[in-house]
Amino acid sequence: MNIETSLLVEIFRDITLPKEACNLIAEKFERISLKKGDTLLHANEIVHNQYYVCDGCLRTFFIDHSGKEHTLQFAIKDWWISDYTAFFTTSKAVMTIECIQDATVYKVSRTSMESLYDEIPQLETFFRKKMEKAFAAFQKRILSSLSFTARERYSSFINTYPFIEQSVKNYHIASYLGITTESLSRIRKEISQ
Amino acid sequence: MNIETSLLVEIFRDITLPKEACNLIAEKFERISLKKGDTLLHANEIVHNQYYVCDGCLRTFFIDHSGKEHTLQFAIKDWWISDYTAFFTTSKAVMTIECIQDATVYKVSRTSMESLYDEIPQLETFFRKKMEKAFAAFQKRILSSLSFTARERYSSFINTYPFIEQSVKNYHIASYLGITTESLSRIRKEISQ
DNA sequence: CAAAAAAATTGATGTAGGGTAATAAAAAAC
DNA sequence: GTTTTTTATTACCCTACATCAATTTTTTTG
Repeated sequence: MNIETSLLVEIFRDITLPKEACNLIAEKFERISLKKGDTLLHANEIVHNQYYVCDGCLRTFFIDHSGKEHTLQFAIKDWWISDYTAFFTTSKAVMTIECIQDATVYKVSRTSMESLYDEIPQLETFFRKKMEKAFAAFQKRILSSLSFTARERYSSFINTYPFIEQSVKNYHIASYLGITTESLSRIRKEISQ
Repeated sequence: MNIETSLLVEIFRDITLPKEACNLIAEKFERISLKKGDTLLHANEIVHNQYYVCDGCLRTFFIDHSGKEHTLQFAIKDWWISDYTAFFTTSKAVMTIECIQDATVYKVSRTSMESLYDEIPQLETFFRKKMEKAFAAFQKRILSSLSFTARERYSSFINTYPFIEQSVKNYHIASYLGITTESLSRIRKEISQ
């Protein structure tokens, strides 16, 4: 068994899994330990897996044609992370997943997911609901990039994700907000006064 | 029956539905005809429904504190539209859905969806996959807003959605790209030269 | 705890795109 | 088909944020 039942119960606490379901799931998960700075997924690799974050902090980022990094998302305890666009179609990653605080994650492949969906319909519902929340968060982010100033986006970020703010560098936050680290610094100064 | 089987077959052409499933679905759908300018959903209303666009063109937009409109998405033939963030939790819309070209849509409620998911598991898979695509599109849009200039976003938009470009006004496109109609005009001039 | 490296701040200046207003072109209404 | 309304363009000036270049602060390493 690759993951303890107690952890599975925690991951899927929104649904009640029969014991056999737990066993089915357990054998599909694999534990990975990561050090700060490790790369869990490189851009251009085929994406076979998604990861459940047990502890630590990771981020997915995109490197544009000029070499600049843009953070799409952070993930801390109890979040799932992958390059989902590529994961859903088992195609090449456009993003990189980097560990920014020593982390423990559990890996599960798309193939495993599909077979688990077949065998445990509750699981498909579980992930559909996760998906709905992630979709809503992305919608909110798009609207916020359309209608908020950099300062408003920063305030909204630290209010929405106070725990993430503590785990990441300012330049990570800047690259998430779509501004430079210098601009973020000026915004922080303004707010503190 | 509120929707013809032939149309259902078209909507769900990715999956093969048994006849009884078709009947179950058919009775949950309701046809709505819309004129240009009609509002299908007002901000602040509880969102009970999503809509399948049969023909015509609609958009969802958000009005910010200064009264400016920001287009989240357009929908043409064979797209689904709603304020999904609110739809998923049956809560209040933050956005408005407006018809921008005379349209025919089919309405289906969240409650109907949930009961259909129970009765027709293929349907949950169908919508999960739709969801995955929509999620990927949103991800692409966020990365594009982080890393592209207004001009690049415009080029990318007209390449990705040539059919939408034909159905909407330039100021709709501007509000989707996050720029003013004046800036879009300048960009168009630049490109045409 | 001293030295080196990484991260954050500050200042000076540049620029993409915004705001306002006037005009032109296209579409709708009569 | 002429008038009215809506949409798009252009010109001028402005602002939020970027870029570049030091400098300071914080963190890491030996």
